[in-house]
Amino acid sequence: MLVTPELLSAFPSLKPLPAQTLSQLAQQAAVKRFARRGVVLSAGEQEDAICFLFEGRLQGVDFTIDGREVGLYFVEPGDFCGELGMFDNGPQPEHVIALTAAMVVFIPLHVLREVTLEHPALLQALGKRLASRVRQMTRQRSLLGLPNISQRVCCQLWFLLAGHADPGNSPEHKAPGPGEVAIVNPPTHMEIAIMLSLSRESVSRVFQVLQTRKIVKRDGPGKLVILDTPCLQRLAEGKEEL
Amino acid sequence: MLVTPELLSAFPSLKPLPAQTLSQLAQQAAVKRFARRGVVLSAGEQEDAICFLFEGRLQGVDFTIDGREVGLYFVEPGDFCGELGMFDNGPQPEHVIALTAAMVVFIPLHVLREVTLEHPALLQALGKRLASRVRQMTRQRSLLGLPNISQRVCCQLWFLLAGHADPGNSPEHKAPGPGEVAIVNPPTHMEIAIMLSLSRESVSRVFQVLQTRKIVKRDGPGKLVILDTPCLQRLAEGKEEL
DNA sequence: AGGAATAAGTGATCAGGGTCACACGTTTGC
DNA sequence: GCAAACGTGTGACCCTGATCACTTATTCCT
Repeated sequence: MLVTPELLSAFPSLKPLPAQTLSQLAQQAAVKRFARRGVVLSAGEQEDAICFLFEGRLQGVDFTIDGREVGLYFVEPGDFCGELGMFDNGPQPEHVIALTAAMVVFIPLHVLREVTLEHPALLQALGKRLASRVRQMTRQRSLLGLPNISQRVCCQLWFLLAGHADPGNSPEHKAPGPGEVAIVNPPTHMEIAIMLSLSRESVSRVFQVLQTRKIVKRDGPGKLVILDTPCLQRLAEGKEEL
Repeated sequence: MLVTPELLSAFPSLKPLPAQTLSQLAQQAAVKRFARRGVVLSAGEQEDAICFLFEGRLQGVDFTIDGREVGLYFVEPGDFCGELGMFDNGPQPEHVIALTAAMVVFIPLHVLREVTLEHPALLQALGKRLASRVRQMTRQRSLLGLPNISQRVCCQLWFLLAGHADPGNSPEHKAPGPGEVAIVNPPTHMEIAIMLSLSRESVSRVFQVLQTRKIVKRDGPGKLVILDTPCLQRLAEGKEEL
């Protein structure tokens, strides 16, 4: 499928580039569609392109040496992944898989490198993304240190809610209705368990308590309503036991 | 204390810069000494400088919401920290403290920004550092997913040994004698425990087994000799139970 | 529409590892 | 030089959360 400059300008990090540069990029870019669970990037591979996500939802995952899956981060439309190679030519550290059917634009690294020579702003944008990755990983890391399971889960919910998960990203996560807030497309219990190194059952049980205590509520699939935000915060901060 | 261009050229990432630029940087740089346990950078602060470590050893640490310490990474002489602000002007995500008495050169962000305009290579170097941070954090993250404690510890030792901990950094960690390898200045049991979200006692017990099984050996303080590297690797990869 | 995969809820069991309580040697700092 | 702080070694206890084994919605195919 053909990539148009207009398509590329849908991406915030590319939008500032002049039209001419965009069409240059477009010529060398390729669109690829992935089914749910499709592998967009493989860990260990010397990837030669950055992936810009047009639609769908991706997740960076890793596997521990013993084969367990570990969720790392999400990629939402308009965002990109696989940018590490731009800086050190190293291999992709983690897998990126499609959580839903997805449409991804691949732009080869060498083309982008050329562009950064004339437009350092692009390099700056990539760096900014990296910085936000580091921030997010630091936060996520500190979550894993929490000794208390329910606190871990509540903290994770809190991050998802506050959009803490990736600043400047996923504004769709915030859907502040009149007084109440919601997480759209919340991760499944399994996905949360994986992110927090817990068992699916444990997450399920925590959610059970949260629901009976009217702190959160499911609103159909794809929407989790937070009824008592302050309480969730207190739980996340360990000021209150579940 | 005065900073000389010669001092700055001791840092690999600054060395490529022309002498004139270095003296410009030197004029605006400041040297600061820290005692053991001194706080070099504070989390949450809007730091306005990058810290280049001249001598000593630093560690990035975080604290979980409930106040437990979490070890993140080490900074060895010649390396730097606090580079996140260069990209997004955000606050420092984690504390950096001195593990030993240390001497640190502070170069203000705005000065470095000026320099990057003329020397994008510096930006590239900073980006490379960030990329390596992301890689290291990814690896460390995957460690935390390991359900087995001894495997976690062995994996961590393996990382420390292989210099995996930070590519291009800490060459001092590798001291490949004839046939046997050693980790110099190994983290204390407590520090390892903190890095792996374990209790100090558990780490101690794993080490006990490793020592009685002649896989590692202490050689005075500040040196841990790995006697059976292949075995350690097998343990780290879960191919063998402890 | 109907069967298959996927997600979620729940109880029983049990072992791994955290916590507490010490002892002991070695640095460090005054 | 001595006390305090630190790093380490070990046992006993017990609690939390993983695991297993199901059942019960949902959602997805075709």
